[in-house]
Amino acid sequence: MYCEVIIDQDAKALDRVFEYKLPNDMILHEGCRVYVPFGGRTLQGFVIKIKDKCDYDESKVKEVISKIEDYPVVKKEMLELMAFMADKNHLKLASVLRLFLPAEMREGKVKELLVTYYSLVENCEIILSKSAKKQQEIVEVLKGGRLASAILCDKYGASAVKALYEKGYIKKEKEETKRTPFVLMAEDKRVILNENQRNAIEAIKENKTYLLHGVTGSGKTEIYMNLIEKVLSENKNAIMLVPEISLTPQIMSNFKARFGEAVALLHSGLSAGERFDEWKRLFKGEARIAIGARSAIFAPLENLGIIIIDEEHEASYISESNPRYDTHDVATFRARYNSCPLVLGSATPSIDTYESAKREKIELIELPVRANGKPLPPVQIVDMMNEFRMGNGDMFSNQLLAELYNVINNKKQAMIFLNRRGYSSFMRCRECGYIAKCADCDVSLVYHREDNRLKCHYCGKQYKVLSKCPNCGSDKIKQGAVGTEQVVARLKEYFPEVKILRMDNDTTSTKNAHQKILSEFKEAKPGILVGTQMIAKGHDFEDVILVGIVDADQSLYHTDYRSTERTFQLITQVAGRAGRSESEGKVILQTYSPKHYVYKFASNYDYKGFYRKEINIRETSQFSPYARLVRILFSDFDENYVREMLKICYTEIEQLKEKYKDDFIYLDAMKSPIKRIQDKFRYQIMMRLRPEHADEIENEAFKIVDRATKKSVFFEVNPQNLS
DNA sequence: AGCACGCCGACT
DNA sequence: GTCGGCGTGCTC
Repeated sequence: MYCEVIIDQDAKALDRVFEYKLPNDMILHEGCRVYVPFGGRTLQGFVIKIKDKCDYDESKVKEVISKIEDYPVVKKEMLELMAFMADKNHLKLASVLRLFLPAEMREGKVKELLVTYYSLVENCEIILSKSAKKQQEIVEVLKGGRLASAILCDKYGASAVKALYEKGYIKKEKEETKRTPFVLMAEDKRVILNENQRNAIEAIKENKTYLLHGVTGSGKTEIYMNLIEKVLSENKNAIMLVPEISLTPQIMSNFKARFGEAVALLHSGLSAGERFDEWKRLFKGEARIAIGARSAIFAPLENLGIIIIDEEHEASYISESNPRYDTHDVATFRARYNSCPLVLGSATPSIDTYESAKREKIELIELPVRANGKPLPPVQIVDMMNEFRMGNGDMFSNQLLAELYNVINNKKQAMIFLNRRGYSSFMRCRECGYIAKCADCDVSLVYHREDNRLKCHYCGKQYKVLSKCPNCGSDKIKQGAVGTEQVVARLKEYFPEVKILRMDNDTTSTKNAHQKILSEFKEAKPGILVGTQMIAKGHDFEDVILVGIVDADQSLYHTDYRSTERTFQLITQVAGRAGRSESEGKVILQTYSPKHYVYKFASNYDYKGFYRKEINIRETSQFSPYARLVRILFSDFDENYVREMLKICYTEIEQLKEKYKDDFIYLDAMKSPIKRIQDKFRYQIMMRLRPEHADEIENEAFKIVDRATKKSVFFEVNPQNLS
């Protein structure tokens, strides 16, 4: 017998099948990992196929050395998924396979957590010298049963334990333990479903994709729980994906309360060992529901009855670093493989998803009302240009300040939301609201500090920094982005007596920082929580009656064709934070572009209106879903080499353009906006394609690049970030 | 990726 | 003469 093996090395040159002979007495399954001789070394590999004849030069074929596990760690479905993902996203097979296994299992280090226990040896007379106090104490406690070595050594000292062991009075035993991650216990609160919820649960049953479009607070989580319950009762398993940021202890404990041990939670807070244990529980079928962020889509569950992607519009579902993939594609593959429903849930679906629903590729289910029947909080738009003209140059408008005073006087709480994305910033005129944009691409220019220039991240064109507004002539044009720190400092000046907390990437780097800030805020009355994206999700505080959005435009003028949609999503989400309380909530939205359509629709919670407007813009400006943007990034220490590669590939792709004349909207080669990162020079080819033949063109372009270069290149489709 | 093979410069 | 530089190519 022979087998096909993928060597577990992330190198382009090794990204193919190697054949090995099976030793006569070895029984192997497809999906097992093995040690194989490879060019004088011994390496790990994945068996992806077993066959009885050899397709390679028989005399050169070597034998498998040994198997790593007895069972297939990669199940059949996952082997097919590997092929699908590698092909669709132009990925290396080994790098896809690695996604399927927890880090703990790689590099041969299958670590089981073994705990050593000590117990008394039965029927053994123990004679100890009187002076051995410690040893006597140990014998006493062990009469009550075995104890872990770590505890004994810690309490009585390792030498005493060792002495007893060497005298043969106590014995060692090792046992594998599960590191079941700690989860707060909650009560399982069952709620009575309303008609919309019942209808949704009734409808979701076929081998199809469903979009569950429900306003904030429409009770989607309860629907998910009911669907999962139904699936479990049919003896099938479930995967539910949640954005990392909303994997809050509350959500986790709610699911644990309802489903108990059947739930495996996979989140970033787990140690490698805990993650491995949860993975194994799923693999063995001990746990039947996988709940986690993006990577949980690879949960080793078979016989899936449902896959749920909550907050489906979240950008974090798209892996932007290698290996790149979109969770939606993986979920679709797995749902179709298991013939089960895929549910995409969101209050603000992505434009692409909603468009699919409109074209009936996806079934649309609407939940138009909140489960508690309360209206959404009113959103007031404040024109910051007007404030500026009236002599208020502060970051807070008079309205927002007045509302803050009101909150504080009533001992209530407020959240101030800042939506700073990264460090890139745009140029804006404070007098008239003018935004510097690229003449060709209709996206905002990004200010680059290092060379004091404005750059277009789509076409690479550079502009001089403006000193006067080209629209109104004012010199009050600048790139201004406020940070959370500044906001906190300013608030402290206004309200020195009030508890002001900050939550952003800087303040939540330590393990439980998140939780600490939130519980501190819960007690702070009056109190103000200042934060980024993080505070937008899922945290419900009864006493928050005000949400302030300091500079809503920050995400709007990000150079990304999706920035408008993202702004709409953010506003809707943050606004939802104010509406949970008994008393009426309020949202103040500060902007320099009060006329922008996104604010009109967002302040009325009008998703459909926004969608209609936005989809038109996508069509006229030629972006997804009407076009596919492909960036091919070449990066290397040797600038000449990169330029050479770029030139060769570009010339060939130009020929491709001749063949598919009508399908190319745009094609160009250029330096990347950031032309050097970590000493590597970066050049890129950008192409925008009409969707009809985009797959073929993309594949052909990939082949061209793949043939031309020895090293791997970054092939990015509709990337989020174009630096 | 890593290791061997291979063809040119300064050294025990 | 040979020790070693890292360019090229191969690994079932």
